[in-house]
Amino acid sequence: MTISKKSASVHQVEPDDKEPTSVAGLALENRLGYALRRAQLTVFKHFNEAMQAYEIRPAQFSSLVVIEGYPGITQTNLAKILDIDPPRIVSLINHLEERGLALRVRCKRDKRSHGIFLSKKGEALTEQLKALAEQSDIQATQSLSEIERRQLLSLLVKIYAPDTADE
Amino acid sequence: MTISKKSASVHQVEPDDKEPTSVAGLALENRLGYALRRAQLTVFKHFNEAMQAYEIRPAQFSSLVVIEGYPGITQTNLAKILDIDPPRIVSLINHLEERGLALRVRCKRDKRSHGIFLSKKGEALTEQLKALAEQSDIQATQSLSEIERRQLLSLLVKIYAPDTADE
DNA sequence: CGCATATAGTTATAGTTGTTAACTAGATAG
DNA sequence: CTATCTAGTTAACAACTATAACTATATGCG
Repeated sequence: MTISKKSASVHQVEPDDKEPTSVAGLALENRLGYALRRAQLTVFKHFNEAMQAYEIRPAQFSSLVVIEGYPGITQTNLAKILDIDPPRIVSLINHLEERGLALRVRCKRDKRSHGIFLSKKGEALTEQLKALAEQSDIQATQSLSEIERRQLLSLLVKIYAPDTADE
Repeated sequence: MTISKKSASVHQVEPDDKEPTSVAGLALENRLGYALRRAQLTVFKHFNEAMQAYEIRPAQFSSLVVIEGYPGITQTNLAKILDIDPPRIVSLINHLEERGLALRVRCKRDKRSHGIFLSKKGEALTEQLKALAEQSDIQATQSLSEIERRQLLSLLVKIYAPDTADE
């Protein structure tokens, strides 16, 4: 294997002279996937700190909000909406049920499926968490104006759900 | 545990009547963290498909690009730039080294550290992959105009690297 | 009816990733 | 020369992802 002299001359020849600390100037800076991942990690870090006291993880929060909006939703539909695999839903709902936040109700018409509902406790918590999550979003994006934040949101929706993005 | 009648009346009382398929209208639709994650998954899916033939994962691609830009960079600095933990870097570089794409060179001044360089083969591949990644970005964001794509990128950089975002 | 097929939920399993602690070799400060 | 620090590594473990297979129920059709 031969070391490339060409690339070696781009910035430095001896190892570790410049102590680079960012991807500024690299091709990576223009990659959407990279930027999305880094931004997501940043926002999630804030979110997790905010939710730490409640021991709620991102997927659990999403589930609570969807169940709140569609009480009685089946696990299959919840999986479809959140785009996660059915097996993940099982342990997710188990956990919420163990904590007394949600419960399964066997559906009379189709005894294979369960409707999922929030308990009073789950509903109260969800209300609290939604407010917390909004604050967390704002804290994580201090460098953005409210307008930019809305712009960003609308661009992201266009990517992951181009059909439902408002036209 | 009591089922909340209030939330149960928001959309439906019986399980699974409406077969909801999106988060439209829910609080989730306005959560940046959720939107970022979903958008990231969408873009990564395209990326992984594009890279499948080369068996390159996102973190490997990022590493290749950074090493190309900073030949001789130490593993510690690579870890800092990409914000991943040092132990992850080890297996990452091991893999690149096994495939003959990169190599460690023991630094003479500090024999603890290694400078990492691309091989000719690694450099050639990186050039190819950068072009592929750009195409993949565009494919994954068909619903965005070129201007929107640039807007998005700039907003994301402001979030994960507010210091380096152009002022 | 009775058979074949499909679906909801679950369980088990394995591969991947992320995190932490601890170890080794070499560097550095007093 | 000793104590402390740092780069890299290894190992252990939790978390997440993806897949396959199983159970119970439902549905379509001859």
